[in-house]
Amino acid sequence: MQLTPTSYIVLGLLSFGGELTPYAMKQAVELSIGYFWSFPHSQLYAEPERLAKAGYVSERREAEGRRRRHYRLTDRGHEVLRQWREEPTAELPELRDVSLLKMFLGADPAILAPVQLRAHRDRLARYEEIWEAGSGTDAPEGARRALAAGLRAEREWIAYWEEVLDGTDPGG
Amino acid sequence: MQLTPTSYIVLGLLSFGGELTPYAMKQAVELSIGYFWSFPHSQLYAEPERLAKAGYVSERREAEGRRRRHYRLTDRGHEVLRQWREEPTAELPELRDVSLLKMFLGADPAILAPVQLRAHRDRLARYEEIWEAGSGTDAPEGARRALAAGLRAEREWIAYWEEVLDGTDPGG
DNA sequence: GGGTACATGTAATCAGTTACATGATTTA
DNA sequence: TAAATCATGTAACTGATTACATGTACCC
Repeated sequence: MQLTPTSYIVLGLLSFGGELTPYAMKQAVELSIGYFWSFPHSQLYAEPERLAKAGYVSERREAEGRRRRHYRLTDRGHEVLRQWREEPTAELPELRDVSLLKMFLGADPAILAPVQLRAHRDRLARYEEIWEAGSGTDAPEGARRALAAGLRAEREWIAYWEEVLDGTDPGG
Repeated sequence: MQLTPTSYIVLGLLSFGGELTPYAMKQAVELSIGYFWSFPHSQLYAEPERLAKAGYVSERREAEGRRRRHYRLTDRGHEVLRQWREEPTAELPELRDVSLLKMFLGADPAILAPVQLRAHRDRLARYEEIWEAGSGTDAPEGARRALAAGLRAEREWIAYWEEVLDGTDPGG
């Protein structure tokens, strides 16, 4: 079995949470990872099952009522997670921006920019709220640093689309 | 049939190129779109086939030798491409950065940052070369603007990882 | 004339997405 | 108590990735 980023997200959440149901993972993702790496919640039902089959997590199913499944890291699971975390990667992210794609393929930037500006400004505002709310608390370092990257990225996109809009050469 | 970004990439390339083989598309992607939106070349064989079935492109196959397939936009193809290009989107890109994910899930930033810095600096250098090479030429506006976004993003990532590395609070 | 890189494609698999579905809880 | 929303999941599909495969041209 090939472990994907989704796999490590599940393993990582379990390393924090002890024992989690898919629904609990879904909530955790929505509040954090989902901002920079999203996927449908159905993955959080399928992926732990695969991981269980491969021995990286164990499953406990409620005998009554909802019969929810609870997952927990096995030793092997801890081990692969640790290894993955310790290994740096030279892999670079891609922009994968639909508006950029449209522009590349000939769309009029003056039509794209205002809509993108609006959306990026909204998201920036949300990130700033979260940042404020997390200040002074004991939120995990990693989460805070990831949010910082999000803040930077949003500010940068706003500056970019502003320049595209008013015709300044956005490169150089 | 649902048209995906990959579909529009094919349609868009054909709108520039007139008539193209999958291999020609592959080369075009590698030199441009691939920098910010990549996918395996096998898609460039599968996708035009789907588009042909749906009537957005026409196929002409060589009778002899390599029997290559050549694709060309139909009127319907032109039409959907035009509509997609004219419609702005509020959809926002995600960072989807593996290193960020590792950091979020507990990795040591001091281990991640140097490797990422190296990779981002290399890529920035390449983008700067391309930017220079394209200066003063009649390269399409859209491509140039997309490259500008790439330059900005690389510079931003470099600043980010530098700050993560020397312990400056990277947000705020 | 043997290797190596480019050119060109196909097949199989699977992760990820979309769509659907139902029970429980809150709210108006 | 009706309606909405949250909680919790399953099933089917398919786009995307991985792996494989062969032909052609160039170069040492």
